[in-house]
Amino acid sequence: MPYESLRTYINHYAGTELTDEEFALVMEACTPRKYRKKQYLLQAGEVCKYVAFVISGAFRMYSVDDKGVEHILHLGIENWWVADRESSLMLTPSRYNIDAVEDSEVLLFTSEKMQELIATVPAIPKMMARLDQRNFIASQKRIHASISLTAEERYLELLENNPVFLQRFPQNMIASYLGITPETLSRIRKKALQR
Amino acid sequence: MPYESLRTYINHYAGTELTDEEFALVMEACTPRKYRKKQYLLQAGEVCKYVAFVISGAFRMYSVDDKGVEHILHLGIENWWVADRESSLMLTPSRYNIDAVEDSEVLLFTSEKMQELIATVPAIPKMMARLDQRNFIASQKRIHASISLTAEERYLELLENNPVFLQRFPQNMIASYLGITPETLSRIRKKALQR
DNA sequence: CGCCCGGCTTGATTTTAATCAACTCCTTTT
DNA sequence: AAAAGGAGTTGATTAAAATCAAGCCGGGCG
Repeated sequence: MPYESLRTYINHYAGTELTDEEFALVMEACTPRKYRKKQYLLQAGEVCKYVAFVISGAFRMYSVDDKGVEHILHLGIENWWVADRESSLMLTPSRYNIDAVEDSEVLLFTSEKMQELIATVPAIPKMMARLDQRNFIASQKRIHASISLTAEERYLELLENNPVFLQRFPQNMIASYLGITPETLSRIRKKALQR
Repeated sequence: MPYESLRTYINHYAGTELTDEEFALVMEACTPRKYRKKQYLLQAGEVCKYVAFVISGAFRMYSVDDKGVEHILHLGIENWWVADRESSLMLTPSRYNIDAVEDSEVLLFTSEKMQELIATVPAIPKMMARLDQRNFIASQKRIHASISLTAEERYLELLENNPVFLQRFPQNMIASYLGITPETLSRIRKKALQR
């Protein structure tokens, strides 16, 4: 039952219970889809048309610089939302790619359907406000880390706050997410183990 | 008329016009206050009780590491909101200080009064949702810069996106905001001028 | 089954930015 | 008016992380 995890998720973040009628509206608003490993959900240059709720699997969102190096901005697994919100809000071409890191299942919402839900199902804006708060806090932490901590300290903070990521994503992606090279991360981990 | 700029601000971000009755509710909910240069609005260790709307002046929010070095997380001037949202949401002691960089005037809202306004004045949650979106985008840009750009590129991006800050805040604070030392910023600017 | 590729490690070297230190202007204080 | 402190610059040195390069698995594919 792929939709059940979304229902639980909404109830949790809205702090209320969806009625069956409301939940029916939510189900109608989205379409399930599968992504194979390495398949793109969004490619740089496109406008981001969907918000994806991850049922199973894992995604990353990243930019590619002029040297061809990838920089991972976000990672997402089950029960995460994945999208380039800037692009979908502003209707501008995205600078980012989003692709599946594992074979995955998602529920896709177009921006229009999402707007409809916000207007018709009270739990949805409640959930959104809650998610925005969480996101604000998480972003603030990440910015704080990036301006005040060393590479090693940032790794240890990730180990502390998001150990799941370390299990789910290969090390070179973790390095990219932390803003360091794979070599540096490898050395940091070696050092950390020696204690 | 200090309150007028807030009214304009709310109308702008909510995309609607406050009635005089609604605006009266907003005015009742806050108290005006002045801060002298260097005066604290929040000190690390306290729970953040107020959200401040800046009428005039400038503020910074920063942490101090174990070596005594300050790291500036946010800068704010007229028509910016200033607070440690993490602390005020979670009711946890803040890790940050907020102080006035210039003599300033603000309107202070307690979290409770703000909650009341959200419930009673429809424009307020609209404004908040809009601000959260903008904030999301701004945070994403800053994180992107911090993991994929060099110190010089980050400076140039700030020059591009927030030239106001460069005029309003001393160079050492700009450096701290960018996550570099004042010496490095000085050298970057010298290099940039030579073209 | 063997081959090949991608992910990880390790070492040597270079680059970037931090650190330490001295000096110059200003502005503020007394 | 003199003194003191703060902000910015510049130079020399050190430290951190990137880059370049080589080699080592281990899993997937032909």
